[in-house]
Amino acid sequence: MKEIAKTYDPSSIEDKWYTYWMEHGYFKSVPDDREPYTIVIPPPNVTGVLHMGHMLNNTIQDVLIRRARMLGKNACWVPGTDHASIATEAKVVAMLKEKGIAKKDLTRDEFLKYAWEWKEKYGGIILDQLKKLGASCDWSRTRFTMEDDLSEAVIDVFIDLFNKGSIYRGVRMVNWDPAGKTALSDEEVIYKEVNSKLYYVRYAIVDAELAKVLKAEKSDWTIEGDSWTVRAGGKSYNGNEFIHIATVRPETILGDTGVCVHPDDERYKKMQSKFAVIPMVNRPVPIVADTYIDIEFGTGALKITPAHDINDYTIGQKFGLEVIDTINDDGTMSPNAKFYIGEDRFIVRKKIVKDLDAMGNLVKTDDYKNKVGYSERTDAVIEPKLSMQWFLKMSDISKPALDNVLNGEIKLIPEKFINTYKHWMENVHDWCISRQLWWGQRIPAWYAPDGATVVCKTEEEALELLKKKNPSANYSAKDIRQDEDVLDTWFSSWLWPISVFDGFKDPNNKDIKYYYPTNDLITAPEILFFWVARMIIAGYEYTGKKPFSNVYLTGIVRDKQGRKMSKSLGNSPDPLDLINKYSADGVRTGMLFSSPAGNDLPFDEGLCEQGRNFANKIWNAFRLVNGWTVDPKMTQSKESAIAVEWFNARFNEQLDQINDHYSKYRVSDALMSTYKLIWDDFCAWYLEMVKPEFVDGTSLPIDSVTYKATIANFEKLLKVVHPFMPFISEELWHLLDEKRSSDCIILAKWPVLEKPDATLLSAFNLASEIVSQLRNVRVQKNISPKEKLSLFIKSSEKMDPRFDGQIIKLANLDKLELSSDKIENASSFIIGHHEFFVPMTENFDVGAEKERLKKELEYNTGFLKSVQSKLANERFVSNAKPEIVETEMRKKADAEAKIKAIEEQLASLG
RNA sequence: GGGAGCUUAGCUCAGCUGGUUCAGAGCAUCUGCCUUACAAGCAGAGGGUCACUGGUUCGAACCCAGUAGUUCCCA
Repeated sequence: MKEIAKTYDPSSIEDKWYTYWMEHGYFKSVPDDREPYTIVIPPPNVTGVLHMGHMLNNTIQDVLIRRARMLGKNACWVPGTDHASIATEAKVVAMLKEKGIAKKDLTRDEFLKYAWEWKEKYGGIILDQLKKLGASCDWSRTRFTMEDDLSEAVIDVFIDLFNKGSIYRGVRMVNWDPAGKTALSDEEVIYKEVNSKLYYVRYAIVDAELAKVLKAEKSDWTIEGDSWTVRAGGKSYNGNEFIHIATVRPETILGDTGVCVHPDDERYKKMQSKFAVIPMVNRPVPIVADTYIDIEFGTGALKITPAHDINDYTIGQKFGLEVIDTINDDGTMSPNAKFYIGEDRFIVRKKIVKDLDAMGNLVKTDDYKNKVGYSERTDAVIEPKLSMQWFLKMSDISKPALDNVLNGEIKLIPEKFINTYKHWMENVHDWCISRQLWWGQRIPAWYAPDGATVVCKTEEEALELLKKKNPSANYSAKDIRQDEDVLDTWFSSWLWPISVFDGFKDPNNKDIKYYYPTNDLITAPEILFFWVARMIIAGYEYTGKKPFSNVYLTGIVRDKQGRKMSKSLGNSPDPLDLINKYSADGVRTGMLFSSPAGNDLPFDEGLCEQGRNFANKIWNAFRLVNGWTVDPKMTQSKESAIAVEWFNARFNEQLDQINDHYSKYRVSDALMSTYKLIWDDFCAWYLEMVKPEFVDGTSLPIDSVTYKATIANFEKLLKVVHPFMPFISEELWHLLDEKRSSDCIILAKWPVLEKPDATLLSAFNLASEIVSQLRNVRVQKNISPKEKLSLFIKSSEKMDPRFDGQIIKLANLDKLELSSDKIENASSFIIGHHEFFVPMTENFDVGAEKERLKKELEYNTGFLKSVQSKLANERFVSNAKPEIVETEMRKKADAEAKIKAIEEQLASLG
């Protein structure tokens, strides 16, 4: 026996075993004849560092992978990262700026060189951090969404979808990020409620004739009171008719090309054939009528700016209104605005309000709450903007993805996400897949000077195809140009489950055939549409099969105030600090203690502490067992034998439970069952039962049968806890048997379930209840645990005697006897049909005992009453199922017996 | 504005087809213990009108309707 530290110190142990597992290739998977179990990692983004969300997510993946490995499956967890177009490009631009280099001064190739350098330097950080957590990924399979093979797959898919007619290019209203200067998909826009102002502005109303003049001539307006005067074409006109509009974006007024009212709105009926004049630019625009308008909202008259609002765009199209784009790519006013050119849209908002007020057009200003879209990546306010982009038509391609989730072929866990998924898939919008960036796969489209477009893989092909299109134009390579834009990062990651196995490059290769469809995908609900839905779409489109069978959606890790943990809020603890403080095992269990699928996890460091304490508990259980000396000549006592037998039954009962939790992906319940099995059943009960006694300062020896059984039990527990706590379980696995070297727990077989002996379990339950009651008596009567007590049992039913010896040991009794009579001067308690008496040698407080019994009597009479009234109800007896009635009868009999016993007891106390 | 979910002990959550494993677990709290594995521990205890209101039923935390609060998704 060697000296073992009193407190578990994980610091050297964790790195030691991780290195050992890696060196021996235990995480590696190659196809063989075993059943595969596959997970592809949700690729973290190369700009990222490990945050609490990753910790949770990857812990769950590792738990599932490790258990699958122990179940004898060929477990394969494929790691990797994605290139994160916008985020990475922003990082690289910032880095270059620090060096004094502006992106616009670089060529595309020069920029990409810097970007790759950056990626090589920082892109792997997050994967290294996962190793600290214990993640058992097959690192030899690490992929990156922008590596050559995966990029080629992206390009091929683009070309294929284009050829199938699913990809088109068109001018659409997109979410424009003026800071990132790129279009975003709908999913990358975050709507936040903000305090804005609603500005009421009035536009002068003119008739068609005057409108014609105003269109042709410069005009000069003055507004006084409620009337207006205009000079145009050398003439003067006046009137007093206005239409009032309400807007939160007055800077867009310069791009207004219409005003819309409800056709039934009496206030505006007579204006419907007339024109409104946009102030400052003095543009007469038609007043149109459409039922889209909400009469109640604002003034009931809506200004129409087709270039800068999606709804306005739709109305504009319907009525053939002009489109005037007044905002530049960077969010400043364009020359089309005619005023404030080059100034930022938010500064202009303030200025134009002032100017409109000075001219007499501003009526009033109200406070107003509305939702504004922000860029997920740059946090800039999204500018709806018309631009030429590439789109993927989603309606047809997404059908199988919807059907196969609804029919259960792919399961979402928890199921509540099916509703959300269905709603999204049924209202799916076309996917804007082009981004005005350089970091990413460049769109394989080529343009000829005459505007002809072809989509193909190389410049040579493009030239060929363009020549074919227009044989008379003798194009050379320098006449044609490739599209400047790259594809959305999700357009890479939607192929991930296929492309990581080279399913595009080589569709019949061994890996893809063996590992695909993968088993489980573990991810956050926030990317259900971004990513999960699209992977399912791509899976069916390109393999005809689902990409995975189960999608486990984790919760979001929040701080105590319920805020999502994020870098920008600075409310997230550094996971590596946590690991240093509480060990990887501790943090893993801490994360899982309170994280049922799909429920948010209000993170509490206390949970990691609980995890660390659990590791220490296991460690000390080992210290105890390790300190025993075995006497080979000693025979096993009856008491130890029954303890071993019981633990075996209990273990199997709990293993059944744990397996069941896993099968339902109730990972935190599986952990809790494991926790209680080890802490309560093994440490608190089993070890106490078999522990040799201490006599004269030394521990007595233990017999070899019990010892071996205890080691075997310990090993089974280590296996069960291994997926949660890989490091300490591996360490103890080797300490328990030092001959083991390459025989590691990571490869050990998950325990096989045996049918537990139910009678033994219930006998133990009674015994443990008796022990608890006896401890309770000690506390109540202030009797030291060292003082021996006697126990007498009066019972109308035979009591299973198998645990008598253990009751004596655990409750420190000198006597356990059956008695046909009540015992005088004794503390008593009742369990089932058994009455128990503990004689008090001194200071027996009759009054207190009577008080206690009276309370118990009161409770039981009340209980009996409720049962009786139930049974007295004729409708209950005739309607309820017979077995229910039967249990009620039994309850009645039990209660009556109990009451009788208490009454007798009270009587005997006088 | 449209849709979905949630509300059970101080906190985080279980609670399957309505009925003795129906009011549970872990943590936290309180009380007593440094009892030779563990104070990162041991023993014990307290704590809830199952959001509210009504309905269905012999019987409701569970089914139905409404109300309130809350979260998420979509626009």
